[in-house]
Amino acid sequence: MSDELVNFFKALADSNRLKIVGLLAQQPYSVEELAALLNLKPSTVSHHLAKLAQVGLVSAKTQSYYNVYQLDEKALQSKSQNLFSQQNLAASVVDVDADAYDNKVIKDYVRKDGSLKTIPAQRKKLEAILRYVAKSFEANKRYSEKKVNEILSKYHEDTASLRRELVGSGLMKREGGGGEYWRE
Amino acid sequence: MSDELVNFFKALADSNRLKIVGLLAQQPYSVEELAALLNLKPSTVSHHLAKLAQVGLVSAKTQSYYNVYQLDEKALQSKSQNLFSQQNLAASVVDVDADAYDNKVIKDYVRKDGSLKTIPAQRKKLEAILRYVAKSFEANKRYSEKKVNEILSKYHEDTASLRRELVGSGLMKREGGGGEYWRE
DNA sequence: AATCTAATTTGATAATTATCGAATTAGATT
DNA sequence: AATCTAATTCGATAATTATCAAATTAGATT
Repeated sequence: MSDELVNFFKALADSNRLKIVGLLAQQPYSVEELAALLNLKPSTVSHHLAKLAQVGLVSAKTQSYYNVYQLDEKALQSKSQNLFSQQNLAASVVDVDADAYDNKVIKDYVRKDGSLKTIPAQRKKLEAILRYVAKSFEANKRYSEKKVNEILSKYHEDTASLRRELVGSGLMKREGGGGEYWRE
Repeated sequence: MSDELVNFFKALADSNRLKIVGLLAQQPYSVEELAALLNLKPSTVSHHLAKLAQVGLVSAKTQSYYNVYQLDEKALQSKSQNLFSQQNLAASVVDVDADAYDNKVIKDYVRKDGSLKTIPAQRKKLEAILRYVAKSFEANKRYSEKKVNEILSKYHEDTASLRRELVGSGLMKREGGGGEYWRE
């Protein structure tokens, strides 16, 4: 999971820190100067600068008494270029459970014995249930309509609806005239 | 002042909202689905989506029961392009008081009668004080060294140091051999 | 070496905000 | 028309974080 991206946005999600970036884009400043310009205490500015430094946007050089901070314009440009690249978008999603929605629907509609309380009326939920039901059919194996109904009857008495929706949703195929069904 | 930029960053400065953006980059989702995928309550997701919508990153279409949200990829790209443009950087700084630092230094070093407590040892503060002192000289008018000392004596007894620093910092000029000074 | 000075760190407080549950709303289905 | 359903809004709470004051640190000047 990419904390890096969130931290980058968090670093800039503060009005005073944005002002600091704007000021440092003009010229380097010491902590004390920034504090005076922003009407903040040096300790507060130090805290803000630490957050900006943490994501590599600014860095400090000591000059005599002062700690002079400067903007790393290269980092700023390069980071801003691919903020929303495929990589970053994909990375933000990497730890979400893709099956969470189906599992929730299954949990809501399936009894402990595996049968369905009802057949969902809502499209999205029906599809989740169909994906669940379809797992009872071995991939690429041919089933007679009678056998299909037998299997579906474990889930719900309205086997005709289930069968029709399975085919309609594309989860199962039916041979044109004959009564053969299969899952690909 | 540009709240817009801060709000944009704030909208993305949250791990769950970044995940929402990542998910919507793949396909549109309803609030309910997002809630299940992120393991959050619908009301929380609704709140997040409102923030994203506020900055124009997502929008909703109602489909039957559902409110299906989609990512506005155009807005995403266009906004991310000039996040750190000159305009935005300048805008973030527009309401900072450019004289605040000098004013603070002056407040620290100048007595109510206008005289200096001391001449600052620190470079940056000395320069602020010199800018303050230099205002006592009319621009482009010529002053004899004696007159310069007389004016500077209102600030500090060490008129020689003040005079030397004023010239050294470039705030005042001196004619080569003669004793004439002026401010440009 | 002794003294200054700016910066940082630490601890406390106030403000912001993410999250949830309950109540309400808007729309679709029956 | 009556009933469902998902979404939103509202109110409350917990978690985060911006800010400051005080104490400490690191470095430079004398």
